[in-house]
Amino acid sequence: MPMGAVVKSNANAEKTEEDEKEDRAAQSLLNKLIRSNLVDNTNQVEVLQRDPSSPLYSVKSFEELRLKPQLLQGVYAMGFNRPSKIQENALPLMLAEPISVCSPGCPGTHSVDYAGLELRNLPPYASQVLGLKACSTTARLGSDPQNLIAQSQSGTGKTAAFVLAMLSQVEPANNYPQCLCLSPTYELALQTGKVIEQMGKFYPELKLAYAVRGNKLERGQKVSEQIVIGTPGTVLDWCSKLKFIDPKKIKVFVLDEADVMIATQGHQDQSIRIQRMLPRNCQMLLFSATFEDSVWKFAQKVVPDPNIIKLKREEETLDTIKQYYVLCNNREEKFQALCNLYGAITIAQAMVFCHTRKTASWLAAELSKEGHQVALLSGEMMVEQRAAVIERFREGKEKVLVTTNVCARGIDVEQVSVVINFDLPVDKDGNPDNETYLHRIGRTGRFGKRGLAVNMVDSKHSMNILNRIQEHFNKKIERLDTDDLDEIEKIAN
DNA sequence: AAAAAAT
Repeated sequence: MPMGAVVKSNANAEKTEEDEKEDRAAQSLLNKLIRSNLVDNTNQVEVLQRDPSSPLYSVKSFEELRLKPQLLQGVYAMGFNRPSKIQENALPLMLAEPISVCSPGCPGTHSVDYAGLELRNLPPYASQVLGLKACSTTARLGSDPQNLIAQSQSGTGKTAAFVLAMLSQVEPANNYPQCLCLSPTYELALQTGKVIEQMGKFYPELKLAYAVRGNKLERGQKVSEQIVIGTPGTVLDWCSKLKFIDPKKIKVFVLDEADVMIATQGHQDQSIRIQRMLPRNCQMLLFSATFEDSVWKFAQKVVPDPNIIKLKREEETLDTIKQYYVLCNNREEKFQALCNLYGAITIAQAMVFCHTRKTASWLAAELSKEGHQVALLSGEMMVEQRAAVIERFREGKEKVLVTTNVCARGIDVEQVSVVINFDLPVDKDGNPDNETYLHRIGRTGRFGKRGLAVNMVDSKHSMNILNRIQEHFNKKIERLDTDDLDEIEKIAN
């Protein structure tokens, strides 16, 4: 009998003409369905598959993913109605169920009843596309989970995408960590943790552990929570010398803001050491808004056989953010300009970025002296204090947050409509840091809302840096005169 | 330079 031949109720029957006709009908219906679901590549999404021969498809609804009911309930509870652009493409590639359908040579019966028509000899993905249960007797198509490297702008639903992937694989009945997510900062770990908790709240037994600084466990204790979110240092300790987590039991590993996590200057050592402890068949998911070329190459080296999804350039983000610069001669003038802007920016909420912790704390103190209420957040503060500050900012009790690059990435506060670069972002060599610039101003204009970015320039050198940033994004940054009240009126409107 | 850290 040829491979993938039709097997009806009597397994050894010859293939009749009628059977073949039915096969063709099934195949053509299926092709139609697959085509209608194909990714629109003319749009801004670029998908590179691990297995280019398998059909590429996207989902237009969460229902098509055949999530567990508790999980779908969580998705709805969060107010998500339909997948975002990145989710349309990423979810089918990541989720456990949709890819485990019959393989072509599978000896089982690949027939399903669909709209009164018995479809047989179905190719892989068939049951996913048709929204039906996979044949119970089928072999699985490839036993390893699909790895993914995904790049898309901030505010496009990356977090929800990987949270869904983790929750769809977790087995709440097993009381040990199965999913591990790394974040670059304490604040982001807390924020992402909240999403996990909300989306997973309909799994009664599901628990989440925070592997972050200050979270201490008894010696010899084991983490019983099924999902762990944390920062690299603590997670590494928990996995290695403290042995709170058995890394060999991790099924899904997520690197959020993956470009910083694997960049040489970033948390590379720790992230890679953790990754090496994971089992070979662990699913690896890398998410970030930006991937600089060298980082991108490195990512593809670390992740075996990845699917790759890229959302086209960042223009879209920058379109909704109006960018200005203010010309000053020194730090004091920048401070004055910021004071002039204070009234306008506090209509909603604002984030003010400084290059160092020292400048940040100086600036916060000076603003307070002037009678302007501001909050300060930087890495030198105690974690408890940091948690309290970000909470107050989230609740809107603080209108202005003076901070460092600790908040440059991922922090999502909806009311933030202004980002001020008190110091322009530069790397350790003093060159413009375009990635960080994009991430910083990406704190505003989230989910299609409009935003405003104001850059403070205080020297020829910083003007030069700003010009290079402007060139890089090929987007005009206009001059703003903060002594001119009409001008300020204009931006505040 | 910032962040991560039971160093």
